[in-house]
Amino acid sequence: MTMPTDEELAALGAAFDLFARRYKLAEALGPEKPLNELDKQILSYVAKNDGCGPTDIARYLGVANTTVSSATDRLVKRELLRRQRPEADRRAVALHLTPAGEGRVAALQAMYGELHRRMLAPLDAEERRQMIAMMAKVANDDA
Amino acid sequence: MTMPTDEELAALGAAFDLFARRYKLAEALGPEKPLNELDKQILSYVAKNDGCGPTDIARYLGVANTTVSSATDRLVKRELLRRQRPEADRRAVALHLTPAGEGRVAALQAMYGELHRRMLAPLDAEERRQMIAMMAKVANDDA
DNA sequence: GGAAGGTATCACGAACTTCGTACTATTCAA
DNA sequence: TTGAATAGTACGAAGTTCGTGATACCTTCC
Repeated sequence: MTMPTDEELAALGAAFDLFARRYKLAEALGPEKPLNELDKQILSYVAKNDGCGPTDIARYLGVANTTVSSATDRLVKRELLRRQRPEADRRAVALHLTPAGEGRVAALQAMYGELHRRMLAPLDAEERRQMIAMMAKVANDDA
Repeated sequence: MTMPTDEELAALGAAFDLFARRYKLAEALGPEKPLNELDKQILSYVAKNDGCGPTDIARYLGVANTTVSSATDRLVKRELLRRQRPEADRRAVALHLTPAGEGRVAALQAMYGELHRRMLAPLDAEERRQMIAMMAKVANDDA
C-alpha cells in the first residue's frame, strides 16, 4: 500500500490527542464522585460481558489479576458490582452489575454518546457517514 | 443537522475503545521502563511547547499544580526534563527536554506513528485521504 | 478413593501517584 | 513601600497498582 505521509500521521495523532483530552475533561464534570479509569473500564466490560470473571478482565485490559481484584472490591463496596459463585466451578467468580451499576454505565455511555455527537457536529451527513464507515472498517479489521 | 443514529455513535465509541486499548498495550512493550500516562503527556507537551511552565501544563491537562510539580520532579530525576529559572520572571520555571528526553519523545512518537500507520492499513489511498480529512476537520473545529 | 498438580481468586504489604494545605520567593500596583 | 497577586514547591494523607504467598477448588492419573 502507498504509505501515508508523516503529515497525515501527525494530523491523526493530534486528533486522537484532542479527543482523549476531551474525554478526560468531560468526565470530571459529572455530579457523582468520578470513577477512575480502570473502574470505568471494568464496569463497561461487565456491562458487555455479564457473568465474566476477574481474570477475563485482567487479560482484556492488560493489568495484573490482583489489580482487578482490588478494583472489584472497590466497586462491590460502592454497590456497583456484585460477585457470585457459580455452582459449576466454585473457584470462579461471576461478576454482574447491580442496578446502580447499570445506571452508572448508562450515564457513562450517554456522556460518551453526547461527546461523539458533538464531535461529528462539524461534518455534514455525507461526511459523517464516510467517517463512521472508515472507523468501522479500521476497527473491524481487528489486526 | 440530522442526528447520527445511536448505532453510528456506538460504532464510533467502539472504535475509540479499541484504539485506546491498543495504545496502552503497545506502550507496555518498549524496552525502557515505561513512563506513566501523565509523564508521557508532560514530555509531549514540553516537546511542543519548549520553555513552558508547570502551571501551563496543569491547565492543559486538567490536573492539580502540585501533581505536575511531583511529576516534574520525577522526570528531572530521570534526566528527561530540565528546570530553568528565567531572568525575566524569577518566580517562574521554564521546562526543557534534555537530550535523553528528546530521544524518549522521538521514540514515543515513532511508536504512535507506527500504530496509526497500521490502523490505516485496511483503507485504500482514497479512503485514507477522506478519513484524515474528516479527523482534521473535526479536530480543528475546536469546540 | 486419593494424591499431585493446575487454576481462580483473595489478603497483605511495598512502592508509587495524586492532590489539598501551607509556605517561600518574586512581581505588580497604588 | 507595602499589600495583594502569582509561580512554584514541601509535606502529608488518601488512594492505586501489583508482586508474593495463601486458600479453595477442580482434574487427572494412578
